[in-house]
Amino acid sequence: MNTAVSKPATHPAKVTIEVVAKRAGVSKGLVSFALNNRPGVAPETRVRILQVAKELGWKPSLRARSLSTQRSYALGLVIARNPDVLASDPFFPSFIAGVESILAPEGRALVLSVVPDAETELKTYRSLVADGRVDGVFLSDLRHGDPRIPLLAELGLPAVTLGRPDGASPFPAVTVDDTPGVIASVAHLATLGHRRIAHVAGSSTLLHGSRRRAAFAAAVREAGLPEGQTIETDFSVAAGSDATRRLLTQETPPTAIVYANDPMAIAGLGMAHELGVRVPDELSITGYDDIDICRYVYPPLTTVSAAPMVWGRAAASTLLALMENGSADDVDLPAARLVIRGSTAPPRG
Amino acid sequence: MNTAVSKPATHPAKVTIEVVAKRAGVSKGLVSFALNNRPGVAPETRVRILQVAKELGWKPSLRARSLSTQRSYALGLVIARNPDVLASDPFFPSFIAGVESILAPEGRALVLSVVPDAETELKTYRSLVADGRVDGVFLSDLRHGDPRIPLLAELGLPAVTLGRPDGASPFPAVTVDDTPGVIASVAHLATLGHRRIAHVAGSSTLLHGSRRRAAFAAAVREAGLPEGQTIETDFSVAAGSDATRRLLTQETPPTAIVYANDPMAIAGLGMAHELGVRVPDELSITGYDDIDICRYVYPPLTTVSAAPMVWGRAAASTLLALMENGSADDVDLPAARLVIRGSTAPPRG
DNA sequence: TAGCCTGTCTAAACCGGTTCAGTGTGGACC
DNA sequence: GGTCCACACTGAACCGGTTTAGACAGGCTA
Repeated sequence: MNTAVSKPATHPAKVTIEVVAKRAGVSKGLVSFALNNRPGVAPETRVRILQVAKELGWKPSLRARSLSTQRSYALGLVIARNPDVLASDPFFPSFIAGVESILAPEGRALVLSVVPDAETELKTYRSLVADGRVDGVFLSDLRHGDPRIPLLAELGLPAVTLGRPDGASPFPAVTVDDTPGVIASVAHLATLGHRRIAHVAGSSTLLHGSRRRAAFAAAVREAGLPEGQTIETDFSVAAGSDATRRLLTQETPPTAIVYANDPMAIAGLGMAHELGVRVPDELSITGYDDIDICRYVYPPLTTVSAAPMVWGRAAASTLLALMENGSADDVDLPAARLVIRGSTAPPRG
Repeated sequence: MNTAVSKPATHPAKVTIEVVAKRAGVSKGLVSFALNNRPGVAPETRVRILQVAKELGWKPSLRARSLSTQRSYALGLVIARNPDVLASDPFFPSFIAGVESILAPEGRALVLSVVPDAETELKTYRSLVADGRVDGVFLSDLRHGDPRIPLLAELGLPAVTLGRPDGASPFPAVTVDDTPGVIASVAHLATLGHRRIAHVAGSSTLLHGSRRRAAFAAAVREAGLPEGQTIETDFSVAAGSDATRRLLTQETPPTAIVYANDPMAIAGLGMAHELGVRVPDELSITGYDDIDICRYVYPPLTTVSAAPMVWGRAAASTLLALMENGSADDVDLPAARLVIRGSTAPPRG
């Protein structure tokens, strides 16, 4: 008996490179060549193959291609943060939106990992590589002597650092210099007449945390002011609030506070209100990031505007270029700049 | 600086299933069986194979496995939002942290896409499926008659909806009911003595936007109050601020405003300050989400606490169960509950 | 006319797993 | 002692691409 098995009519038989080749009357290999714009295919044959491929609606299987090329066509981002801090930080959503705007048209995907601590973070990089999930990664939140750099170098995984690391690095850096913004904040306050300016800093294990802190100290010296009081935090709003209370309940409190990020500045604003300290009359406040909400608190926040989406785009482009060419140049984006709003004013007589 | 990636100097000969098989003196197939806990392997053989695999440090290649099993061992999340709104919304970072806490131990990855509009969103789902990037997806920000549901059903991609969709859906829903929180907000305000309560709603094209709005209307009726004024927004802080101005500059402004999310409520707080309307003395305010910063603005915000991390965990578990068993039950998480803080008080006599 | 490229194309190996038909062995049963 | 079966295991096909060695035709040179 001849068994005529009827296919389940629903699925129109998967189109593979084999099918395209047969239909175009050539071999698999040639279809592959034509698709990848490789030399050695007669022009009219190439056209015919691509025409057939189009007719059949063939898209090469990413999985099969991955296996033979040993690449995944995806990039990775690992974020090691306390979920609370992460949630109030608007940097990553914007950064990711920027990254996506570059990756999507290239047919690449972004693999995201959010991990609780630095140890898990290293493990995550290891397994991303071991599983071949990604062809390259973004390195954010650089730390002093960042262990991720040697690790990735050892693993041979292309990477781009967000900002310049403090040690040697084989990877291109895409940088938004945050120093000028902090310096401008202090200069702005000094010009207004403030002499006791304090700083609520981020974590000094993070490079940008300590860099902003150093910039603050330098700017205060530069302005010929007495050394500014600095309190280190973990970037969380809770810590920002606490630090503000400590600063304002001293005998001679500062007349201005420079915060290392906007959420802490907003929390500081709240604490000032609570303590009956009027902003900006009795206390001037500056933030960092220029998140959307800064414009709408009262008084609107003077802050430093970075451009995380642009940063994301530049980082993605650089990483793709690195993977394509084996090398890529560092990119220096326009420095973050001060945006003056209502939360800063001359100190009260 | 121009940086090139240097490959790791030592290539310790890649360990494949072939190598393990040879070393253990069995065939590839048997190694595969042993690894996947399939029956038909003698107990001591299984032990020996696993032992050898461990010695050699063999990890099966995800890529090869993907090709033969036609699965990617990754899940997808597509977020269609204006980057500004996304940045100020703390939901996703927390949600993702929750999702990751389930996926990571399972060796699954999360593929994230951030797209600008609903049209691109559908295309993105199509290409995630076409490329076989993911085995399942999370559906957030449900809309009325959401086109993603039939699309994904047609594509045969497993999915989990965050909340119950309004139409028929073949997918399990993981829900945090937001209605009780809104009702509790209104009831709380009514109990305090407010009679003119307004609502700054989110986009009514989003299911949760219109559901919160309906809950608000119902609660106002329930409390025997005159119909509350409602202004629809796009969830952005700018819109929240504008809406607040419109409400407060009327002849008889409301004495309380219920906001559909926290960022808008905080912007509303700012606007009230700007207009010289004291909170909570002259105006009570409630938010929704209980983001970290609520506690630290002044006055601290009365809001509704959802638990996005828990939600993420539940959604991830459900999606994995769905993929494993072919079906999964709906999950109803504890309803979001009202957290009373300083931004609500009896209306000024 | 032979010899040698050059350009086009094919066949087959390869990536590294999974899966399935089938082989061989030993014990239970009759 | 022969039959049957369960179990353990092998070999090869398969997933769907990429890549390489080599076949073949035609034009050019010597």
